[in-house]
Amino acid sequence: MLSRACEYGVKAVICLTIASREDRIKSIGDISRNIQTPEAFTAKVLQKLVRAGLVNSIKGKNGGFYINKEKAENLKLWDVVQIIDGDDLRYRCLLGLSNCSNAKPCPVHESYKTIREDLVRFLKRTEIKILSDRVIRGESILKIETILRTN
Amino acid sequence: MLSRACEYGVKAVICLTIASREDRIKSIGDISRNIQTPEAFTAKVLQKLVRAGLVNSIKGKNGGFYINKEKAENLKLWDVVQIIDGDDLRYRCLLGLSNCSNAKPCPVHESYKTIREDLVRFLKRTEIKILSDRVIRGESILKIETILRTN
DNA sequence: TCTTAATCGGACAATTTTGTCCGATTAAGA
DNA sequence: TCTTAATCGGACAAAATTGTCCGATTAAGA
Ligand code: FES
Ligand code: FES
Repeated sequence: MLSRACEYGVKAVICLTIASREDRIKSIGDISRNIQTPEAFTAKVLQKLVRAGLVNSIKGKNGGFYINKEKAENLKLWDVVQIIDGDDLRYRCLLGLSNCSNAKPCPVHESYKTIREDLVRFLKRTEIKILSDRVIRGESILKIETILRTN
Repeated sequence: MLSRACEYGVKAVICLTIASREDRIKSIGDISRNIQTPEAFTAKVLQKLVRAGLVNSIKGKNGGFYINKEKAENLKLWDVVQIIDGDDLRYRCLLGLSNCSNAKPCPVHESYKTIREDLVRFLKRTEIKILSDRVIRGESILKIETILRTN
C-alpha cells in the first residue's frame, strides 16, 4: 500500500510534530530510535522531505530536523505520501493499464474508482497533528515498546 | 496496491474465464498476447494459480490453461489476489507496525481500518465472471489495442 | 514410433527497493 | 582555533521483485 520509505516518512513526521509542541529539534539518531526505523535510510527519506520544504533541517552541532508549529498544524497525511510515493495511489489502474480513464476503462474501473477516491480522501483529510495528539495521549503507538529489564 | 504478478494473474484469469464460455484451452503464448504481459513471467504466475487449484492445466501438445465453467461462475477477485499477494492488504498496518490490532493501534488504525475493510469487501464481492462479461461486451479492456496498419 | 508443441521447474539476469557507509560541509562550544 | 556532532550527498551493498532461459517431461498426431 505505502512503500517502506513512505511508512518511515509518515512516522518521522508524526514524531517531529510531537517535538514541535515544544519547538524541539531532533537528530536523526533520536528520530529513528523513537520510531524504530533504520537510521541511514530514514535520513534519506527526511532529506527528501526537506528538499520538498515539508521539514526543516539545521546542519552542524546541535543540528537536526524540525517542523514549524504553524506548518505542523496544517499538515495532512497526503502531503507526506505524495512527496515520497508520488500519486500512484491516486491515479494508477488496479490492473496496471497504462492510463486509468473513463474512456478506456479496465473491467474493475468503475467500482475501484470509488474505493480509491475514498482512500485518497482519507489521506487528504487526516491531519498529522491529530495523529500526534493520539500518540501523546497514549492512545496509539509508533513502535513496539521494548521491555526494559533491570537485571 | 497490487504487485505486478498479481495484476498479471487477475488479467490472465479474466482471460481464461472468457475462454471458459466455450470450454476453450489457452496456451501461455495465447494468454500473454491477449493481456499484453511478459510471457515467461505470466507463466510463473499461472503455475502458482494451478498449484493453488484455481486454474487447471494440461501438459503436452495442444495443452494449455483453462478454468471449469462452474468454477468460473464463482471466482472472486479476492481469490486470485490472496493466492498471489497473500493477505497483506487485509491485515497489514498502514504504517508497518508488526501487528495491526485494536489493542496497540498505530495513530491511523481506527480510520484506516474502515478503508481497508471497504477495499477487501470490494475484492471479495467482485466476481471475475462479471468482469469478463464486461470485456466481452466491449465495455472495458484488458490491454491497449494496437493499431494494425496495412502497409 | 517420432516429431512437435505444450507445461513445469530450476537457475539465472535485470531492475527496483531498501539499506549502509563514508567523506564533505557546517556550526556550536570549549 | 580546534574538536565535536550534526546534515548532505554520492557511492555502494543487500534484498526483493520482476523478467528470461533452458532442459525435463508430457501428450497429440502424423
Ligand atoms: S482503468 Fe483500471 S482502475 Fe481505472
Ligand atoms: S495498527 Fe496501523 S493500521 Fe492497524
